[in-house]
Amino acid sequence: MSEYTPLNFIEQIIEEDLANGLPKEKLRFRFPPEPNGYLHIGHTKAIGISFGLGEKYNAPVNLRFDDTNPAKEEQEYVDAIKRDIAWMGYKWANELYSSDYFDELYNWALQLIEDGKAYVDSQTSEEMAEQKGTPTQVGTNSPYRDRSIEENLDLFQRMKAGEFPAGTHVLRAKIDMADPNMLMRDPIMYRILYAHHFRTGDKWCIYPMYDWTHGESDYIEQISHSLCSLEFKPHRKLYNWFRDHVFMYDREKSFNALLKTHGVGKETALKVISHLSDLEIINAINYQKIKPLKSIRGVGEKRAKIIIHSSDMRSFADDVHLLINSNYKGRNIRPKQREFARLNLSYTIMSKRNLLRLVKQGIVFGWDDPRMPTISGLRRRGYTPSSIREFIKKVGVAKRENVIDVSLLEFCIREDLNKTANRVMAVLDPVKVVITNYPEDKEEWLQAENNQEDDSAGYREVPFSRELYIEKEDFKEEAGNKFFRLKLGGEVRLKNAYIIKAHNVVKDADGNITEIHCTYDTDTSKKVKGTLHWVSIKHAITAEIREYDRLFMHEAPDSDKDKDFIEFLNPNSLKVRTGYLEPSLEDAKVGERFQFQRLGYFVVDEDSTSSKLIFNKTVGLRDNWSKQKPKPQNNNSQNKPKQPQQKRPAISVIQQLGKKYTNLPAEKQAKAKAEIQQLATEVSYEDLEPLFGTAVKKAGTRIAVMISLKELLNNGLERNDAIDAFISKALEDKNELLVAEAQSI
RNA sequence: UGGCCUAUGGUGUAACUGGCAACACGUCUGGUUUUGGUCCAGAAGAGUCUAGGUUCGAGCCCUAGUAGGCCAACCA
Repeated sequence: MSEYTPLNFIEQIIEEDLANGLPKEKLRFRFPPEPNGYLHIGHTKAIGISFGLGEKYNAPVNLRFDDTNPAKEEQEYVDAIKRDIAWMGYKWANELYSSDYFDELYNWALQLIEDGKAYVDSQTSEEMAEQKGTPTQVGTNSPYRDRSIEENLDLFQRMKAGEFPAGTHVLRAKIDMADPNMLMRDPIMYRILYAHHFRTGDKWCIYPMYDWTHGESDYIEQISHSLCSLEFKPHRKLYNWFRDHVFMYDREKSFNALLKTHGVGKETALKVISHLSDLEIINAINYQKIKPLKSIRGVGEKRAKIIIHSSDMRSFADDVHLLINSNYKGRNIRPKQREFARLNLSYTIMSKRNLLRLVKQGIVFGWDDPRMPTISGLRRRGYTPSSIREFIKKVGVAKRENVIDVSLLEFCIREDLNKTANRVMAVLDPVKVVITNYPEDKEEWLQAENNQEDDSAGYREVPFSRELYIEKEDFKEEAGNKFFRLKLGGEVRLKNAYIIKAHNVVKDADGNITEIHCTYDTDTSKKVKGTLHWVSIKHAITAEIREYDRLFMHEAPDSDKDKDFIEFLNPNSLKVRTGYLEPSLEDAKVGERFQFQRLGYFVVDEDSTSSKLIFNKTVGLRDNWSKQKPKPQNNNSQNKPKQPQQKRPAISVIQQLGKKYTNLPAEKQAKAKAEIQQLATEVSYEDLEPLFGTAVKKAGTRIAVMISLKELLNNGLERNDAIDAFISKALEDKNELLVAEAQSI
């Protein structure tokens, strides 16, 4: 027995389908972005699910651009999306575009019209909206709903030919204006749009809508499982409606041939074409192979034989054989749409529209601004692909709305970088230290370990001299002994160097410390509590350091309907300063990541030039020290306004406690009992009496009631018949705890 | 005057399909440490939204509630 690993609900569905006869080779997935913006952290979940499934089952994953709205889509976005997915380390099987299917879609639309399942409507969008009804109110039929097939065909062809101005006609599916699902109320399939499409140019002036395009693209590509986010759940009904019609048009030849075969009913025929492509059916006929047909559940050996020897199937096979090499498709996969909850990250926005606003209004410097939740932003911020993939893995897949705390993302990047980033020393907020007993012209190059987590990382040398910088924060003239850093009269270790002791300070006219005078000791074996990072002033190089804080100060910036998310912007989301770095950083390359010791992880930004280094702070180190300090309200997730939890009535809490009472270990039972006694003081007899009738088997609840009753009696409640009956009944109970409580009254 | 989806520690997911509620993040102790990092050891924290029911046994099944989300673009 192999060890059981829990599957998420999508994997469970796939395993089930596999168990029910779906061949593993037919598994196929897709990621379908609309090229109207950049990918963000929310998309990484969708990417991770579909591409992850592809990796898990060794199945192809198509990258399909859903480009049916020429007004919003651009090549730039296509390029960015490809770049980001590739950077994440995923490989798509095919790069595809919905627009490649416009012809096939158009032909199916014609078939739908001929079938009486679609019609041209010629009303304004307002009129149609009105007829559509509301979620609680059924719609009414369009006056154009019963146009003749000929008229519909004519109109639709002329729509395509560009004979009508935009907005004058649409093609609608004829379904049901009274369906409780609004999407089924004669949804629009095509609209007229005279816009230049970035791929098809001006070839088309009618464009298919999402619902009509997406599922059919899945079908064309033979996607077995089409995974999307929860808000598409209501679309599933329509998705299936379109899909099943198209499927029948596509397969009517084989379906009809099967139907003609004596002894094969509609149900069996459907089963056969759903399991086997036409090519597979033809092969079974031609080579008299019974197995593929027999293995279909519900077909059986007898029917399989009948089918194989059917003359109608024979002629179907002959008939279609000639077409196989042209464009005749024998698709048998009817894609399945399944929905999962999208990813939400606290303190960030995820809507492409709003992200676009940040870019357009110049609030950030671009889609790849390191404060942006875009993949390109995270990349520039210094996040690694593996950290993001790990994050997605930890987040899981389910169907309930969720908000992931940013701290999880931060954990993932720290975990990754801790193992891989070389350590260096950089001082970002300097104060000067003078080692008074160190010769003025002396300098030493001391050995420093690059990464204690990685033995292969090796060593480098850092220069030491009489004048150094340390962080201002690392010195206090006076401090308690919980302060491990440098203070007057105190000793501290300089990382990779000596132990120093502070003696006195020099201050400017305003009382600011300008120099700390220390002496050093070459005995480094001593035990001292603190270790500081430092740089030699003489040798230090400077760099621009860009430190980022969250972009928004609100936990869910775009959730407030009355306030614009822009109002919640954090004015201090970017802080730029000059840092003093050890000289080994001189030739750091763009994209190289380091740990500035005791500070955090930093990456060389692409704005760097040969004369100017620029670092982005990816994330700080975990910091237990700052927790000690009474932090000045640092918009911490801790101080989020707790929901004003409405207080539950005491009696209902007692019931809840009682429900589990008998299962609790003795210690917790005592605790629960005390709690019940406490709560009983808030309970009136009127609350309690109805519970006397609690089912005999609910011993726990009755015990809780008994405990409460005792409290009430102790507080002066008069005994009555109902109480006596309840107690005497309890005395005869099987449950000893209940009997004991009853006896104690 | 509707339809669909969801409900498990602070957060996110599990619980192998009915068998003592587990894992990760976060929080708190303690230890190691030339990073108040890492690492190691440990702790607290939910009895599974409520009420009924089925069952020897329910987080899981049934019924009724409650709460939250989604659905009325010629967007995707």
